[in-house]
Amino acid sequence: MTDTSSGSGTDGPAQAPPDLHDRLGHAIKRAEQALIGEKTRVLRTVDLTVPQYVALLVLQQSTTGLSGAQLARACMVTPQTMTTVLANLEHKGLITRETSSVHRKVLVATLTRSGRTLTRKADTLARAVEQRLADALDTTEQAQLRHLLERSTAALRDTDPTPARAARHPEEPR
Amino acid sequence: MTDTSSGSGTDGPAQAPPDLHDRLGHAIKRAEQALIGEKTRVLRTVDLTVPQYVALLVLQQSTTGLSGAQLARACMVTPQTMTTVLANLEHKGLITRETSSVHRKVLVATLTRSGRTLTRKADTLARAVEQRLADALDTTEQAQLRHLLERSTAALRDTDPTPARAARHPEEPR
DNA sequence: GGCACAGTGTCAGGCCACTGATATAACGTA
DNA sequence: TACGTTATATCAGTGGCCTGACACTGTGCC
Repeated sequence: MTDTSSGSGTDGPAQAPPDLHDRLGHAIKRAEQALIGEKTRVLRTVDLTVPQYVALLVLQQSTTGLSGAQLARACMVTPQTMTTVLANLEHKGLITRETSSVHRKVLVATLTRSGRTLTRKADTLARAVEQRLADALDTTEQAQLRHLLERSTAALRDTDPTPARAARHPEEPR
Repeated sequence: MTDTSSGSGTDGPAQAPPDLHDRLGHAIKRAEQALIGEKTRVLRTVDLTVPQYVALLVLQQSTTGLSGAQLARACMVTPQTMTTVLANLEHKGLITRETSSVHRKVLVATLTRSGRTLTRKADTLARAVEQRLADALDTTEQAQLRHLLERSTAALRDTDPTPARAARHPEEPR
């Protein structure tokens, strides 16, 4: 598979994979896919999906508990998506949700005892994957990669013709 | 709330939780998310999803048409996923599927006339997004980024304890 | 008081992606 | 011929993610 050494020696865009493998975005996609694939694989041993793990991790780093909307912003997904993730976590007994004392509409999620334990175990597994990535590059290269990725992200976001992005990620109520 | 009062003088985004934004994998994830988000946005103007566009693009680059399994491998998804994508494309009249002359079980997908037209239009839009990414980096940086990403991808894949990956992506029959 | 507005939570519908299981077609070999 | 293997296609189920729509709470403004 991936017959990258397609015939002619010129490194230019020959014609075998004319347009797909030479696009920079494709390299990003493959790296992300490899990363999420590995995390999915190791997290399956503790019966967690990646989004579930991320939500638990954010919750663990909060002392007071978080609302669904706050979690959605932290995990960079829509509130509707977070609703389903939280429903699955609650069904497993890893979190509880109680109405806020200041906001009768708001449901504050907090980790249960077993949720806290499982989160620590899952984080160990996920960190190991992240470590494999870090081990492949020295510190200079890591900084370089991070810098290039951040500039790429900014380039894709900044040419935003519609200022509607604020609506999708409203700021904290404060 | 986000005021973690992290008084440390680091100029980084102070509101970041201690363990999430400093992971290298998170930078990859955000770049991929920005990329796919932009592509999704521009492709919506031609009523296509990103996976649909990718399948069409691969099909366009093939002269003879491709089977569902071949498309699945090229797009790096499972055959089951490709089945649903192809069903949606066929329903829109962008492709046709006919039983292969050499393999009565195989359904060969080919672009229709309108499918070919729409693919060209969609590719123009998608290329523009990719171009914004390329414009943000000079050629040296592009090569650097690609190289670092490829090494990252390899690092995540190579420590594969089970040689079962071959089963998920069997080689071409040829 | 009445009313718009922002923030929150949820349902409905649709697409994508995976695992697991089933059915069929062609090819190999005994 | 019978059998197993390989490759294919598809169904069923789960989960995540999105858009669109709706309902409710709280605040501020008139």
